[in-house]
Amino acid sequence: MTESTMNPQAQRTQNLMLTAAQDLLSEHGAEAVTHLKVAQNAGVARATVYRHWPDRAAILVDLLRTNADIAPVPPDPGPGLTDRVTATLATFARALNGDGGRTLAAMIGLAEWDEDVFAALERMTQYGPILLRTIIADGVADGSLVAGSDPGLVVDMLIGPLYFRRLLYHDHLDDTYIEALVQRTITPLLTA
Amino acid sequence: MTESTMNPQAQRTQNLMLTAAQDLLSEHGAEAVTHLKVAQNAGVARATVYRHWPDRAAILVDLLRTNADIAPVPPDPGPGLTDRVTATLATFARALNGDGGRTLAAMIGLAEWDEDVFAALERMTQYGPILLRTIIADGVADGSLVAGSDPGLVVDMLIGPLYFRRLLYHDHLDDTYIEALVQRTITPLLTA
DNA sequence: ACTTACTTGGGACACACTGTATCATGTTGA
DNA sequence: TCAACATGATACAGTGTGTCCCAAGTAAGT
Repeated sequence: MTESTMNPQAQRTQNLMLTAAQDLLSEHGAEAVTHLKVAQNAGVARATVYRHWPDRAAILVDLLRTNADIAPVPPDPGPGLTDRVTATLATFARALNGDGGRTLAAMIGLAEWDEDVFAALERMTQYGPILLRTIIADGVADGSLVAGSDPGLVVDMLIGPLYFRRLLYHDHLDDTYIEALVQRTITPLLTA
Repeated sequence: MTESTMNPQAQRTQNLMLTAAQDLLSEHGAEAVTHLKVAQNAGVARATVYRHWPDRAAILVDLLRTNADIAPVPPDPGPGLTDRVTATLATFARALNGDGGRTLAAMIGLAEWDEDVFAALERMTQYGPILLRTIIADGVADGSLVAGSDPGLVVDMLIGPLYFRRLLYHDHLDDTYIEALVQRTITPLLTA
C-alpha cells in the first residue's frame, strides 16, 4: 500500500506515527522505537501501529524512506570543480551533523542483520556518492582531472572521512575540515 | 571488580557468558544480547548474568573490552613508509572483514545514546589511528613526507574509506583496494 | 442524505522478557 | 575444617508483544 493510494485518514494517522517514531529515534535510539511508545507519543491506539507495520524494523525502514535528510538535495553547483565538490560535501556534512547522523548511526547496526533495513539504508545514502562520482568522472572526461583518477576511490576518500569522524568520534563536521579534505584529495589530481 | 581479582569460579562463568554473548552478537546483532539468551546459551542461571552485569549495555561494553579484534596488533613494520602504512591498514581491514566489523556495526548505534558504550568503543578503536598517525608524523619529521601534511587528516583519509565501505556497503576490504587507497593518499605527499 | 467500505479506538487475552529477591547448594582459599 | 563467596532454582510483579474482537468514526460513491 503506497501512500498515494491510502485513505486520507490513514495518511494522517501514519504521519502522526512516523513523526513520533522519528522523535523517539532521535532522542533515545532505535531501541526506543516500539509499537507501544510510538502509539503513546502519537496519541494513537497500539493496534493501529501494528496495522501499519508488523514489526519494529518495518517502522524504521519506512522512517528511512521518508527521511530525506541523509540524501539532501545538493546546492546549485559552483563554477569550478573544486567548488562543486566542496559544496556537495558540505551539504552532506550538514545532514550528518543533524538528525541524519543519528538516524544513520541507529540504522547501521540493524542493517548488518536485517536485509530490508540494509536495502533502505542503501537507497537513502546512495545519492551523495553518485553525485560526487559524476562530478569526478566529468572532471576526468573534460581533462581537468588526470586520467588515472578512479572516481569510485576518490569518492570514498572524500566521503569516508566524514562518516568516520561523525560515527566513531561524534565529531561536528565544519567547513574548515571539509576544505582541507577536498584540498588534500583533489589538488594532486588537478591537471591545471 | 577486575578479572584478575575474581574468584576462579566467577572467572569461568564470566568467560562462558562472554563467549555466549559474542556468539549472539555476531549471529543476531546487539538486540539478541539479552540476559536470558546469554544465560541459556552459556548454560547458566539467568540470575547469574544479572549479578555480573546490571543491564544489556554493560554486557556489550565488557564484550568490547575483551574483544581485541577491533584493535589488532599490527605486523612488524616493513622497510619503507608506504609499506608500513599498507601493512597497518591491511591488519585493520582484516579485523573489519571479520567479527570486528559486525561488533563495530552493532556498537555504533548504541554509542550514539550510551556514553559508556561510546567510551568503550573509543578505547577499542583508537590504537589503529594512533599507530598510523605516528607513522605519518615520523614520515613528516624525517623528511620523507612533505612538511604540510596534517597527520590527522591523512589518517582520516586512509581509515575513513575502510569504515565507509565496510559499514555502509558491507564490502569485503581486499588488498587491491588498500594498495590503491594508500597509493592515492600517500604518493602525492612523498618528497622523494 | 444514504449506504457501503474502510479505518480507528478500546478492550481483552496469552505469552515472553525484565528486574529483583530468597534460599539451598556448591566452590574457594585460608 | 570453616567462613566467605558464587551459583542454581524458583517465585513474583511489572512491562512489553502480538493478535483478536467489535463498536464507533471517517471516507467516498450513489
